[in-house]
Amino acid sequence: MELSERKSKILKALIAEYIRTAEPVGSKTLAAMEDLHYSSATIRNEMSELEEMGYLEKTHTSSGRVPSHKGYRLYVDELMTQETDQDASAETTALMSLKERELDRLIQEAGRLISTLTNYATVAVTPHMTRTSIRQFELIAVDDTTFVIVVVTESGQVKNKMVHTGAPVSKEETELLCYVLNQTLTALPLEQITPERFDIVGRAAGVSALLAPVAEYIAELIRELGSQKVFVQGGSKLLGFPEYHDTKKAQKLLAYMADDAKSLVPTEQEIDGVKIFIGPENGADPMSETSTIYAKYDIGTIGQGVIGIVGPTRMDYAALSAQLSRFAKGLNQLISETILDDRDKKK
Amino acid sequence: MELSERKSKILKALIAEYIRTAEPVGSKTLAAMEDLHYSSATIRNEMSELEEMGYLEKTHTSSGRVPSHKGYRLYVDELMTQETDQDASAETTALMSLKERELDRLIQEAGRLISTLTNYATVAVTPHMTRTSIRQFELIAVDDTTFVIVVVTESGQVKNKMVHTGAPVSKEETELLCYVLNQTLTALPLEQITPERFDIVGRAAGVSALLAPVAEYIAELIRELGSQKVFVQGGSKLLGFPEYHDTKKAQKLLAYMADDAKSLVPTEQEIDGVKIFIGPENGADPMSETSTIYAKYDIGTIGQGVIGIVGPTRMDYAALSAQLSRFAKGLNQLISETILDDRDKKK
DNA sequence: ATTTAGCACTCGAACTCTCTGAGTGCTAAG
DNA sequence: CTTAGCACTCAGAGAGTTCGAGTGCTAAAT
Repeated sequence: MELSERKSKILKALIAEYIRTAEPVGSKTLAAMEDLHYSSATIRNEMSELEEMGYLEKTHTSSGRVPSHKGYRLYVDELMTQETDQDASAETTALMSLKERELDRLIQEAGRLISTLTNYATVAVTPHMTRTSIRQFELIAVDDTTFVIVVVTESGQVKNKMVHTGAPVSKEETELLCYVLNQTLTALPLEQITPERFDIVGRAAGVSALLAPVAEYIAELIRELGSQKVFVQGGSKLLGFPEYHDTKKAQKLLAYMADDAKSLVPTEQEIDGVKIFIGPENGADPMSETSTIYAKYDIGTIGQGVIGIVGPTRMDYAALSAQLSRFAKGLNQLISETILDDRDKKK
Repeated sequence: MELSERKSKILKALIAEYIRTAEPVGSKTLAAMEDLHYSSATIRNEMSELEEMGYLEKTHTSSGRVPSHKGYRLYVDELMTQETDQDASAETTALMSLKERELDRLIQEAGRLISTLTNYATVAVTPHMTRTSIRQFELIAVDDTTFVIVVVTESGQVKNKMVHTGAPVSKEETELLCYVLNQTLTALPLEQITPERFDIVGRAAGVSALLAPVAEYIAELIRELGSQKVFVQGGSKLLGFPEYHDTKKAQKLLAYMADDAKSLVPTEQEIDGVKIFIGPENGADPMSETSTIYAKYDIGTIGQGVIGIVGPTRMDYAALSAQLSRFAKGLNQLISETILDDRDKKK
């Protein structure tokens, strides 16, 4: 059922006011507003109906009203004035400071940045990299039992590890193994790099003492590329909001964010543009009084990550979602400039 | 002036009790204790003198006493019963889960671990690596304008970066540059790798398009090796203590720890075994009601890092310092086994 | 000379009581 | 349908009270 225009107006004004003050809003306050030229009594009647419909709640029998989760949902979906997506000046200037970093660190720093920018807590998830493949292997001999394995991925990440072999490995063996690895495993989707493939490698290159550690590392690497890391930043910011003055609640929330951040963040498929979760929509119990705003960012065409803001349900959804979306766009650009290879860049 | 034996006993019992309960301790409570067979009146007199000497404080005119910072200091220095350094079972089992990681991550995870183990917040600092040098360079061509620089340090860390050159670089140029780099810059103390050295490299290898990005990266790398990273873990744990139920104080502390962790941690030279800082001894104002316990860990003979526990001044110094010291020892061993090259291992 | 018992005194914490005022719901007039 | 008016509700602030843990002092006991 659609709301009358007046009801919408009242609801919108009430939510905006509550977001500003964190105090229950009464009929008089609303009646005094610019756009609402009705008496407090009229507004009371409307509010009473809005409450029946489930958009508002009372904290106790005789006090102003507070938006319910359903009310916030409606506000976010239909009522709130979308801020125009311009003036990204603050964000872009800030983003400049992120230049020249490894992907994981970059994402972590980006989270920290948006946290200081918005004064909310943030979660940042590194991208799911399943669609990438390995571009190149290199084996570097440090001494005859110490080697560094270097793997360059199609997504432009370089990973390495130092390994020790039980027995010395000759230069020829090393080079052969490296050649075979490059021949057999590059340009393959990661899920096709299985133990069986390594049997093939072993047959082609001869089973040197290097093969086992290399296979082990590559398996670990694939696991790492497939898994996503979550960084939480600015948790202490939440303590500044009156809704978290109850230390117990705050602790539960912060502990949850620190330990189970992974289950909190939606997968990138769930997000289209900017996605907002209000209170219980976040799923977990410690988050039931908390809202989150998520946006996606791209790693070229290979993968996508998620970055989000966490705060009380009373948050400035309009401003924050606009800000986050701008930020994510800036991040996209930054990544394509600094991390990715030229091939993925648009000329 | 020395304290009488009875005074010591009383002070020690009071502090232990206060650590347990977080409530001011009165004379009756102490009189009821096993070792203190004096009447409450006697104990009151003694307490009154201890207060005059500055070891105790009253929260208000008529309430039990609370240890002052000076009191804690005395407790830590002389009174507390050192826990025996055995039964490292919990720690060592836990440490097993850390195997096989890059140094930075390992330290970070170690911090997280000791935080869950102790239920306090922790700070962990990666080691100062000035005494290391570069063992080997490698330049890997991905395509004719894309290269990966790999640097292996004497301390067993492998660092890399992908760079793009403006102009194509031939295979011969690349190999020559790599050779010259290995000839001129390896085994040198890091501070001797200056821009002037790179002029020499340039003259020997010819100024290819690769030289500039390589020089830039190496400069960055040296900066990175010289600088220390600080990881804070388990900040939310602090909210569980009654002394941080005041959200404002808690927020200040957490924000300080998140942002200025670096200035908080003492340098490794200041620490000998385990070092305890009580309240204002930490320097910073937000930390004036907080105590910290630090221990050192070694990266072979090359460098040392610091790991520490952060909590209210009322913390179980005896148990925690023993636990931390055990943990640091375990960490030493783990590092020598997994990160370092065999050369640094003791056979 | 200590130690202890006894007692008056202090003062925060907790509890009750009251008052206030913002806000509501209802009714009746506009 | 809107609005003015009014009785009603109830959380929160403030004042007053009680309670009890704890102190400091004094005088008796050891």
